[in-house]
Amino acid sequence: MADPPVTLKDVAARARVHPATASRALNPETRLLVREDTAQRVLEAAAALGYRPNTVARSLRTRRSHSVGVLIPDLNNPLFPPIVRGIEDRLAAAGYVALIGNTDGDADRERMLFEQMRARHVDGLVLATVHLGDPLLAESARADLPVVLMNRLAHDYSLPSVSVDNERGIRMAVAHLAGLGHTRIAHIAGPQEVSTGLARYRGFIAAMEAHGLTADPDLIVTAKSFSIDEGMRCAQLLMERDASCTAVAAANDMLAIGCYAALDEVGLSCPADLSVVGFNDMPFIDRLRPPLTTIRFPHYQVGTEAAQLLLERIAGHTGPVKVLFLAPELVVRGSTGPPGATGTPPGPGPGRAVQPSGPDR
Amino acid sequence: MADPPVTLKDVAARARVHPATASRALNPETRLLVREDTAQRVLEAAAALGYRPNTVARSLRTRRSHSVGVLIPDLNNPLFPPIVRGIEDRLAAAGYVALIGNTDGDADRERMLFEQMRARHVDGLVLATVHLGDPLLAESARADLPVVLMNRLAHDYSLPSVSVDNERGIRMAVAHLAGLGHTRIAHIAGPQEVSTGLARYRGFIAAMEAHGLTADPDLIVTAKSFSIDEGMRCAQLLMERDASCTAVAAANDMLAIGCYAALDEVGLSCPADLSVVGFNDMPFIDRLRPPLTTIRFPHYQVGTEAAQLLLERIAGHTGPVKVLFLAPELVVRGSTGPPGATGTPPGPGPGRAVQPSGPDR
DNA sequence: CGGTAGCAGGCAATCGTCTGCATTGGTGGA
DNA sequence: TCCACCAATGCAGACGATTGCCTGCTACCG
Repeated sequence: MADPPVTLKDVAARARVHPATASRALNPETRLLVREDTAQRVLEAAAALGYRPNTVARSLRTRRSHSVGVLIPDLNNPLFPPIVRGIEDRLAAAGYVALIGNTDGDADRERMLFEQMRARHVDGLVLATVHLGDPLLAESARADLPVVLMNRLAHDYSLPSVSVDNERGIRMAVAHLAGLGHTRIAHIAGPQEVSTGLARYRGFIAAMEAHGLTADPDLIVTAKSFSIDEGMRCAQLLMERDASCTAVAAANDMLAIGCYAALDEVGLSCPADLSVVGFNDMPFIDRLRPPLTTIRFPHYQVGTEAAQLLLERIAGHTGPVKVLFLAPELVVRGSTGPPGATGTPPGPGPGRAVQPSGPDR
Repeated sequence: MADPPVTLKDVAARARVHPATASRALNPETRLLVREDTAQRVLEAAAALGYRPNTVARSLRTRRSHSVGVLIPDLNNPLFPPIVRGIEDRLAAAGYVALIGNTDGDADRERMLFEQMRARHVDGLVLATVHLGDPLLAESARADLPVVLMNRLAHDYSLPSVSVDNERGIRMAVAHLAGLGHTRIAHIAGPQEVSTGLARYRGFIAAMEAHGLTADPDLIVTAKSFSIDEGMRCAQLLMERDASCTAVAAANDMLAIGCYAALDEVGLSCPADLSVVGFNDMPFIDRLRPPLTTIRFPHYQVGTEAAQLLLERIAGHTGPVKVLFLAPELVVRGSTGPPGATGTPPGPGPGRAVQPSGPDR
């Protein structure tokens, strides 16, 4: 029952031209090589027959698959869907598609997916998973495969990348807490092998110093991964060590959720007993109780920009490597308040907290 | 700098055989046509050269792209990432990849993505977006393109599908509420053009009758989409109409979140003033306050099963069409309680509520 | 009127792999 | 001894589109 697929030859026959001419007429790049009326004739024939170019054959000849690989840790992490959509939408506009690969933070899986992508002849890669000094980078370079990094920086290779200004973001978080009157501020750091974790840790130290506060080593715990479980573990560790901190700046929202869970378990409440700031402003994070104060950055745009950068490299732009930093933004919600404000649960809604100008109350 | 890609011809030359022989030796299906030692020689040559078959050329010849299209409403809806991962993982195990398309519920976008998928010669489609009587189904059938439906049923075509038993799920929700003593139970229905919305609505009516309760038309509102905004609108409508209901069974979790928002706005609390039940058990829904009581089904497995069904059709299995229903499960959390239990905020944590045997308290 | 520039379009090779058919060499049976 | 047959491999033609090169043809200039 399946209609035999209509090929370029069929179109050419109907328009009474050679397939080569039909090809040129159909391709916007080469249309001008063909007389206007001939081109029209071909276009009409194509439309009449419902011609759809065979992308596979085209790819074989042009060595362009019009597809790119996207390696992320896990699609289930709510941070990624908006980014992926950004990538897909920008790519689609250029006639490209994305092949998504989830590494689950496993280097073996990452390598396997990388091989698979290469076998499928992707025209480029967006990597959100590389750790510092990842061998994949060298391999991509050797294969002349364009690569763009997302939320990661590579120190040993100079590669295009898109990420948020992590230092600045965490500085905003610390400034917010210090402004509320907190002095004993803890940090739940992310894994230090990924640039995100490292940059936020460094930013935290710098921000504390800038505010004349001491970054007590006892108040810094490092998570093994950006997960709720790890956030909970670290928060518990903090509470066991010494209860003297009144606020926590977590390296991301997942870790912050872990804090919530740890507080719940011992019957403490946020922000009365402990203020918590996250990082990322994940979707739905504003639906928690209390809604999380966090650092927002434009997820979708990270995706579109990464795709844009990659498309430029694929198109052969050889200019200087672009390293893009997107500006973070502090979103004040209900999870932060002045220290020791027991019994003052904040109302719902994303009311913007006022920066107290002095030590009022 | 790019190494010239190694082709089958290179491998053949190194193994001193004809490319055809090399091809046969490399393909498990045809290996037995080649003498054992020759095959070994080819395999070694391939390994030594780091040969990677060109999937594009293979596809052109065999007319199999080893890729399938997946059309979903929106990757940002947290329901889908786990499902998509299920699909991807199962496909990957069979050497296939998924091309994801987000329709945003827009029929034009859906059609465009469908065309794009066809142009890329996907071997099959997983559709989570079709509405009743979607023309895409007829078109796929005409093109001999295998299709599997997800969370949807088509009444006019008999197609393989995977979905949750919606009627049974909503019945469990109603039974739970009735068991707590609720009699005035409202329903925020989903869009009736999609089978999910329709099935849950019907299930609600049937369940109410089965419990000897009246499904008051005043207590049924239909949302235009499965979104938070619509959930909020519908909940407000319910409260405006008549405050006599003590519980709401929402057609999905997004609508339930909308209820939460509506309650917040007028200062009512859940479950003291209103019990709410959702449907889907989306990721992170257990982190809300109160944690949402909802109907769970195995998202990831929906994905793997759908992929499995599709792979079977692609492989040419022509047996009877399989329609798979996965069993739902009631997850009792903090958003439901006995009617009129004002002043008894439930503690945190996913404690399993006890079914009261009689009207205690 | 001859020469040439330049446009339109045809020809054929190519991308890398698969596969139906032909060819080779060896074996067993009559 | 000859023939038929089988196993193992070579041969060559697709698959469908792109593109460098070449051929006609027209038109313009001197």
